[in-house]
Amino acid sequence: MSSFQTLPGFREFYPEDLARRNHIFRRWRQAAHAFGFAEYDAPVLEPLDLYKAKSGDEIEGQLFNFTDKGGREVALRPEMTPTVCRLVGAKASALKRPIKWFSIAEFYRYERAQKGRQRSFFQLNADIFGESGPEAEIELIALLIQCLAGFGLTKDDFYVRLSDRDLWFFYLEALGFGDAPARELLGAIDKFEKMGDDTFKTYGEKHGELEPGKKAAILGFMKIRSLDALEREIAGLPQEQLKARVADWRKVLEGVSAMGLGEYVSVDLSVVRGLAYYTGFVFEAFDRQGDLRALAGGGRYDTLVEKLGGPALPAVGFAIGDVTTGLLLEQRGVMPAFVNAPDIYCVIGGAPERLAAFADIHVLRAAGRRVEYPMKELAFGKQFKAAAESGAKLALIYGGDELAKGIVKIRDLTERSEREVPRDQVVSAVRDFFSGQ
RNA sequence: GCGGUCAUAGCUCAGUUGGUUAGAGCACAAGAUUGUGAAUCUUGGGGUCGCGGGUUCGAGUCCCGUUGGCCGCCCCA
Repeated sequence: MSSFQTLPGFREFYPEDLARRNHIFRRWRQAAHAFGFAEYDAPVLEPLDLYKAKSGDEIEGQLFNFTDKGGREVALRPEMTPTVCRLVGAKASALKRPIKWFSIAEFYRYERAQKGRQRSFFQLNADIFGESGPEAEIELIALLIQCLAGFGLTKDDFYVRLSDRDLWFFYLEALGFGDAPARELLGAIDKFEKMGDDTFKTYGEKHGELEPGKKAAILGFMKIRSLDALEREIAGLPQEQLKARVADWRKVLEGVSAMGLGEYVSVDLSVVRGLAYYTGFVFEAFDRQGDLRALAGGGRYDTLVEKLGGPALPAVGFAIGDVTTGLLLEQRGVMPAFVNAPDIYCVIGGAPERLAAFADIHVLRAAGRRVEYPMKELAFGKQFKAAAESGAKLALIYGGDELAKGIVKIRDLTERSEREVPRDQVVSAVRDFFSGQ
């Protein structure tokens, strides 16, 4: 056992693990491409201030940060959003709208690892810039669903909870709350699912006890699970803004329903999402059984590009992580078994036969066939066993008898049948075999 | 940062009130087997019992510490 251990929360990817990871990335990338998103990448190491500007000084405790040899305060990226805001902000005037971008990248957070959470993890980030209407939300929610449905998961496996910070602010305003108490309440609402009634304690200490009538109204608003119920709830309220928001809600829900995804999305105003830079719709994906952490999360952040030094540019985005997604795929049995099988295994007699085989092996490999052969001289019996175990479809047999006759035996390892072909026709015979598959 | 729990071969685990040189299955490798398939048999490599200290004539086993894994709390962009 090595005395050098991996750092806590970091994973090593042996071939089998990497095959699983690549499978996840491949499906994500397929989905993003199908939706017309362009892929980008950016530095892993960023100035520390980039994250402080977005999230405040207290973020430093959760970062892998240090001073580099040039005296710069730097951090391994904990998320993509500030970076992509900078990229887009710098070239905003030259980019065709809407800007639809995605990336698959590794992130680092200095937190205690637990189920579904590591210190290093991968995320797909997808964002739309330059579109202020709910059409962007429709596109991203549909993409998020496809990023999970692409594995064969269905509406019985996961769902997306949709909420709206603007709607909450307008509603709380209608109940008579000012801006600061409203923000405090959103924090409390976010934690209600976990903490229950205690979550309003801090609010009570800061802004005075919550009136029972208002509290009941807030709890009732959180329990709304349909657009109809939402419309009934706000019908008597005077705020025009509320009605405009509900019109946007109708657009989003009609849009995803028209795509056939209605059953994946549920109205759920108990979702608020932690940090305060979200400005409108927010959404999170969860497994239906509810025993995993969130699969994905996102929302609208219309002020962030400008806050980070760019032009005013509306934006919506989400991120989906590899750790929880992988757990869900394993749990539902939709993670394929990855067999690392060659197309062809060569059975080779001795030294002269090996050189003859090499000629064909390289031609086949150059044509893209995956070909393997034993590195050392092995008894024929062993070689046939190895050929069968390798998972190859074909075996090419280069024995002394065959070469003396100017032929090579091609064995179909599935059918267990053999035929002889002249040596100069091996490559075309192999091509014919695989084109017929 | 806090709490619970665990740590013996690559993997899954056994290991008696503390007692000889720490075991099994699987996996890996070699042979039986120099011309045809996942079998069988034989053999082999592989361990600082996570690490450090203590108690003891003697510690994988008991005690303390520490590191790491898992689970949870805080946090979750």
